Amino acid sequence: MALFDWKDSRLGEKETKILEAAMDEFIAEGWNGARMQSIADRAGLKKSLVHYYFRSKEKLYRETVWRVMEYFFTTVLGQTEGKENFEDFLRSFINSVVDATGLNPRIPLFLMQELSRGGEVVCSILHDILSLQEIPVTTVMRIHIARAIEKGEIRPVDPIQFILSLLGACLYFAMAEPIIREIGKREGFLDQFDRQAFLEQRKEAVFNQFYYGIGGKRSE
Amino acid sequence: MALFDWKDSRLGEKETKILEAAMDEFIAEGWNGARMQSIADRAGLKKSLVHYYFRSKEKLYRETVWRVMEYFFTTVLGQTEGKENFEDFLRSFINSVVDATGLNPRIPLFLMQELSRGGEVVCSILHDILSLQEIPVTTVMRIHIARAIEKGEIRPVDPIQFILSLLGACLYFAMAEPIIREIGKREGFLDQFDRQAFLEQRKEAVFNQFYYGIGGKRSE
DNA sequence: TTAAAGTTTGACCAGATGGTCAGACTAAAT
DNA sequence: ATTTAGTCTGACCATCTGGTCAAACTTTAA
Repeated sequence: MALFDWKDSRLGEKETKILEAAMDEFIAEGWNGARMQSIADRAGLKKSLVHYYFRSKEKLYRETVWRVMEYFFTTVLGQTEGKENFEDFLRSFINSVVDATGLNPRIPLFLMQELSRGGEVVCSILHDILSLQEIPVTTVMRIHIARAIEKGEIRPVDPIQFILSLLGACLYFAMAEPIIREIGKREGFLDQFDRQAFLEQRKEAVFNQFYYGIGGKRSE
Repeated sequence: MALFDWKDSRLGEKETKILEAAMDEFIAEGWNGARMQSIADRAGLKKSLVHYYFRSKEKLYRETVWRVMEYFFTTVLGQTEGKENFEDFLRSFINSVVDATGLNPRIPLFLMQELSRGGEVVCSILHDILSLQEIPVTTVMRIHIARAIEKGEIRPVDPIQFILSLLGACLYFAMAEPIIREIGKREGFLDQFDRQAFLEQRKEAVFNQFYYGIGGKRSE
């Protein structure tokens, strides 16, 4: 039932059930839409018990955000080790992000609704997560890119700008899918839409776009 | 005070004030976070009056979503007329989207929270908007791209995939800015962050990324 | 056996929240 | 002057919501 794999051997059976229910509820409804009663129902327990194990809604929410972010920053973005050349690295990164978010669009949307609330929770948790990692994921990626530039494998680009563009391109479809489908229905593309095939095309298209560009010849 | 320019000469003074307040409230708080009392306060009117002019919260919400989407689809995405070559078209599109969302990140985030609720409202409104336009914006863009491909200006790409990547790359920073700043603070890039300058770099970087790619030579 | 600690329950609460309504007030039409 | 239609207000309401609490029940420790 859980949207992705987390697990905490330190937690008892009831706590696990509650947290699982809370994650489902928060990810589906967001902070403002989530209801403690609904979390209790999902867990098959009384509401008072939810309060007994986790003092407040806020605490459950933080636990949820923590796990979601940890999943995203390690499982999704962290699949970049061991790739020798930049092409492989890029392909593997795109596959990982498109697959994860295509499989579960609610997760990036959940993070967005949190950002829409100001993102204080997400930032404070991010702070903690980054503190825990010896070498943060983003640094790993930046080094990857810097090395490829040195080796002349790719042209010199600002790693941050590159990552921002890439991540946006990978995430956007999953988040905006309802809109895109509506337009597609209306304007005739996307007839007989095969989602899985589309995601495969998407990976290929993003790779080609970012690796080869659309047509300009480099000026140097 | 209004986040962007809309206006409806058919609406009276009070109605305009209420709708303005409602848009501010909904865009800041989302559907679940918005409060009718808060809308009334923003407008400087009694809550009963808000209900008098607009029957329900739902109706005000739909009016808000309608205007936000119309703004986004015409003002932001529609600035593509009169560009002769693809390079100009691409630059102008990127500038328009990065500027609009950089100036007001809440708007794309608002649409995302709506999508997070399932996007039924956004889709039904999108349906109406598309019905009203003689030639929908996306079609205009698709034709633009198709023509550039014919002329050999750019290599053949799937227009939909291209637009998705581009839009994602343009929107992502504005939406995820809090996260990016947190990481930047932590990992040492983005010291003494000058937002406006960064947005300018962003436009340039996105254009170069999409036009020139990152380094691969095209296989044909 | 008994005390202490941990668990579970249902009743309860204070404060929101969207929405209604009778009636007062006001301006235009007759 | 009187009717009529539109505008405005404050009181009110049913429902929901996160959270509390005393008391009952269960497990563990002494």
